[in-house]
Amino acid sequence: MPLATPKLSPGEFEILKILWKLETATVAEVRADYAREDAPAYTTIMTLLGRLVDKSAVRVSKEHRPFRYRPALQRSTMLRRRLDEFLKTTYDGDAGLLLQHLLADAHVGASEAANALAPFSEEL
Amino acid sequence: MPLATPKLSPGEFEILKILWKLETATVAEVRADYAREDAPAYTTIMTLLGRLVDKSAVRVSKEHRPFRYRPALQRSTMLRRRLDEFLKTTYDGDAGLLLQHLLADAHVGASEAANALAPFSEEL
DNA sequence: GCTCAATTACTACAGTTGTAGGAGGAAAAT
DNA sequence: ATTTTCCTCCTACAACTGTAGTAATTGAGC
Repeated sequence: MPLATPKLSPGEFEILKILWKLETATVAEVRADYAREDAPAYTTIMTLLGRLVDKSAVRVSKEHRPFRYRPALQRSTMLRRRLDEFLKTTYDGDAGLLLQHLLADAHVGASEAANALAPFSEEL
Repeated sequence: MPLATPKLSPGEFEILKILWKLETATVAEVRADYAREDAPAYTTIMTLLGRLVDKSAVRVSKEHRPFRYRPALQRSTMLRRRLDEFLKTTYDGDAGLLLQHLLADAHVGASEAANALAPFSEEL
């Protein structure tokens, strides 16, 4: 297989989220995006970025000096894969139950639900 | 706070799933529930069970000799908490997007969706 | 060219996780 | 009672994670 979903640690994923937001960034830029308080050390970010590159989740351009990092996958793609994984592992594939919980626990409001369901209206 | 959601590793969660299924079980029984092939060593299961107990996710009764283990939380409770966590970390709380992906990727069929949505029919 | 500040590379280290072996105690069979 | 077997306890260890320090390098300004 090409490259399944690189399995990322929470810390790595956090960095990737910032990269999606900034589209492309240097270590310093990633760091600056942390909520002022809890920003990890510069080198810590470097370490994580390095690991992300190793896992092919991020690509780096070394042409200019402060290297620039960018995500290797679209956010949507990654989210879907993670959802897939989550559904399989935690819910044993029972999407219906997940849906129930999602709606029942008011994570999603009625209007949001209706909106998301719109494309399916004919089927229902 | 009392005890948030004990953060479980994948391996630990796997064991817990078996316990929910069997309701209560000994190490040997847990082990027997694995698909014949990939059952971990007896002591490996013990280790995981021990860690689950440490994390208060499982309770053990040492009254009779082969100790009996049982989940400390209901499956539903745990699933909801994990969903919550997943939603927050991976989807940044955007339940609408999660819902979209769930429906769009055909994880849920139209009928299942309708079923889950039934309780909300008046709101929609 | 030399020096300094920014940036990167390498190293470290403790905690968690997956995996399991070996020692020792208890219960069952003889 | 003694042996055998089951079960539990303790220990181990490599890989992965979070976190970051130190060393080396490089581009910029003097």
